Amino acid sequence: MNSKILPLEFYTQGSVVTIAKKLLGKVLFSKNKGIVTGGIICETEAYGGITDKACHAYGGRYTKRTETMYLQGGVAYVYLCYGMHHMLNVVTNIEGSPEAVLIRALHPLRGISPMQKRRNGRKNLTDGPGTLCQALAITKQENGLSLKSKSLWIEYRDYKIPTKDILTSPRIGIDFAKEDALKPWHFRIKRQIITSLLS
DNA sequence: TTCCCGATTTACT
DNA sequence: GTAAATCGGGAAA
Repeated sequence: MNSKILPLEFYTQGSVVTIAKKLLGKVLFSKNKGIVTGGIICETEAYGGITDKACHAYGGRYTKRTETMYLQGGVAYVYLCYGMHHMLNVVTNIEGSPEAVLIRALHPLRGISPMQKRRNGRKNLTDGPGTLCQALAITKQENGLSLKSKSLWIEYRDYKIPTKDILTSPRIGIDFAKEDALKPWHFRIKRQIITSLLS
């Protein structure tokens, strides 16, 4: 199957919502200590810059943590949540526009065994934003890293996920964002479609 | 410097 | 279904 690394233009063209949907079906890889792990992106969420109350950069907030989101699209924004879980985001848009897509779930493809080890033998390897970061060994070390680097990258394949196979719903765990919590910016691939991608 | 709380996961009642 | 784990960011003082 044909497979190539996504060009950086992918991350700077179109709205963050559009890019969040286009990332579905792409394949995320990480390389840590020589071990390559990765999987198909199945679930994403868009975080839309300074007007989105759920976004860390809401209101133009610019701090040590959020400065990564202000970089040009095509880098990783990784931060620690609840003091124990890392969250991986893909920064989008041009420099100065703080938008990002949270990667919430993958379908494991490569490096199953090391991922199982990192997950301490648990059955769920890559379902959940904190979970997949643990499986792929992604930490704040990767914050600001290019998505075309040797240790972190995203590939596209010769298929495309049609709109009818994308489920849309409100984002998760952001009740604090009030009315913005209702925005349907959570996207995921229909379960049965994923298995057909593997054939 | 203090204090509150989070884009979650897991174990347990 | 509920609660604990755990710590750094961000706002206020």
